[in-house]
Amino acid sequence: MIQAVRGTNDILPQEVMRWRFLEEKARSVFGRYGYEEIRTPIFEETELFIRSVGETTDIVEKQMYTIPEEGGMGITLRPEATAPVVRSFLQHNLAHEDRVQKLFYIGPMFRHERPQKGRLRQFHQIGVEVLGSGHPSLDVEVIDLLSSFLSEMGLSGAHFKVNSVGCRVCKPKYGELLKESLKSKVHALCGNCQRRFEKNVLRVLDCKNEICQAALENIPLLPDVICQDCRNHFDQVELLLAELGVSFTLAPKLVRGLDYYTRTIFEVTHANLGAQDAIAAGGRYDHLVESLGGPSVCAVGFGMGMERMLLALQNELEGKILPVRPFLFLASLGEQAFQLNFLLQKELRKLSILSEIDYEAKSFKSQFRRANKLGVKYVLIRGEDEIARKVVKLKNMVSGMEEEVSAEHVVEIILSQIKNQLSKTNELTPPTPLK
RNA sequence: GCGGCUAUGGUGUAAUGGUAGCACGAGAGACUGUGGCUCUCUUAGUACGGGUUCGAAUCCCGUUAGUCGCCCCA
Repeated sequence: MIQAVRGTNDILPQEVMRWRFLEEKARSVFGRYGYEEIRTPIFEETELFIRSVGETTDIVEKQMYTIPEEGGMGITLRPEATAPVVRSFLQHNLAHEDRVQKLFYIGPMFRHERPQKGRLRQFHQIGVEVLGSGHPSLDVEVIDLLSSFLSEMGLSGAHFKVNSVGCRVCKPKYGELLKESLKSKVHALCGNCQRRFEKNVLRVLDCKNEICQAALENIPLLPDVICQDCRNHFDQVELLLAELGVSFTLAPKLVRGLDYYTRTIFEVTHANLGAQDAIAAGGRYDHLVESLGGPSVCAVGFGMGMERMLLALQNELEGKILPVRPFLFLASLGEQAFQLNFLLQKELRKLSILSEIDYEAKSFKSQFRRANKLGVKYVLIRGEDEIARKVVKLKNMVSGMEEEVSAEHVVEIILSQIKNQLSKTNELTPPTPLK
C-alpha cells in the first residue's frame, strides 16, 4: 500500500480542528498587534537560500529539497520563510513605503532530515517579520507578541531565553576571542566541538556535553564583550521586556544556527517536547536585506513550529474546540420518505441548519442509534404513515417526547425551536448522547 | 546522515518455536416504526520481502515506518 512519504503527515479532520484553532488565534493576536499576512510561494530560486541562510549551514549543505532547472542552481522547496519574505519585500519595493512593514506568514516548510517527534520533513511554521527599523523596541514587541500568543493559546510552561550575538563587527571578533580562549583546551572538547571549533566556533557554547561546558568556564560571554552600540541595544531590550512583564532568562550561551542573525536572538522551549524542545525561535537580522541586494534595512522576526506548538499544548485545547454537531437527524423509512427528507435537508441548509440523514435505507433502530451518537437535539421521523397524513414527527432526544407537526410547516417549526433554544441558553448547545 | 529500540484487527493489548486470544470500537439483531444499559451474532490482524525449522507473531537477514539519542533545528 502506498503511504505518505517519510516525514510527512496527514492531518485528519479531528486534528484539523486543532490546527484551525491555532491559525485563527494567530491571525487574531497578530492582527491586534498590527501585523499583516503575507503569502509567498513554497519554492524559490535555490540561490536565495544559499545567500541568506548561509552556505555552510546544515540546511543548505544537506537538507534542501532542490529541483534542478536548466541554467542556474534550480529551485528549492523553502526550508524557512524569512528569506522568501525578504525577497518579496524587495521585489515589490516595500522598502520605499514610508513605514515599518509588519508581516506574518503561515505555511509549510521543507527540510530533508531524519524524522523524529517534533521534526518532520514537511512541517509548518507561523512566523513574523518586521522590516524597516533597528529599534530595540521592535525586538521587544516581537517577543511580547509571541509571549501573548502563547498565553492566549493557553500554553503554560513555555520558557523564553534571550541573548545578543552582537553585530557584524563584534560578532566575528567574539568568535576570534572564543577561539583564542579555547585554543589550549581543544583536545579536551568532544569530537563534535573539535569540528565546531574549526567550522563555527560559536556553536561550542551550547554543546550539551559536560566536558565542553566545563571547558567553557571562565570564558568571556557574549553580552559582556559585544560592542557599546550592541550593548546599549541589548540593555534597552532587557529593560523593555521587564517593563512589559515578559518573563525571560538571559542565556549568554544561546546561539543560533542561521548565519544572518545579529544582536538580539531568542528561543522558546517547552518541556513536553524532548530533544527537539524549541517551539519558536528568532532574532534580529540587520544585514540580510542588504546582502540580498536591497537597501540597508534592519529587521527582526521569529518562526514558530506549529507541530511543536500542538505537541506542547497536548490536551490543553480540550474544551476550547467545540465539535460541530448537527441540530437534527432526518430519519426516514422508505424511498419516498427519504426523498422528501433529502429535499428538506436542502431547505435546512439554506437556513444554515445542520442536519444529518441516512443514505443507506437502514432500520429506524439503526438511524436512531446514529442520531444518538451524533448528539442531535431532534430527530425528524418520516415513514409511509406520516406521508399519507402529510405530517412528520419531531422527537426531542433529551426529553424523549414526540410530537406530530404539519409536513408543510416543518421548517418554520424547526426554526422556532432553534430560536427558542437560543433565547433560553444563549447558545446552541447540543445534548450529550445518552450512555 | 550516524547509533539504539520497536512494529499483532480501526484502537489498546495477550500468546516457552506448536490452535493468533481479549477489551474497546464498528455493524446486525433480541415481540418486524424508535436511542441508553444488558445479551447474542458478525466484522477485522502478526508492516513488507527473504531465510532457518517438521513447524515462526516468536529466531536470523534485508526493506519500510515509527520512536529515542547524536547532528541540526521549528
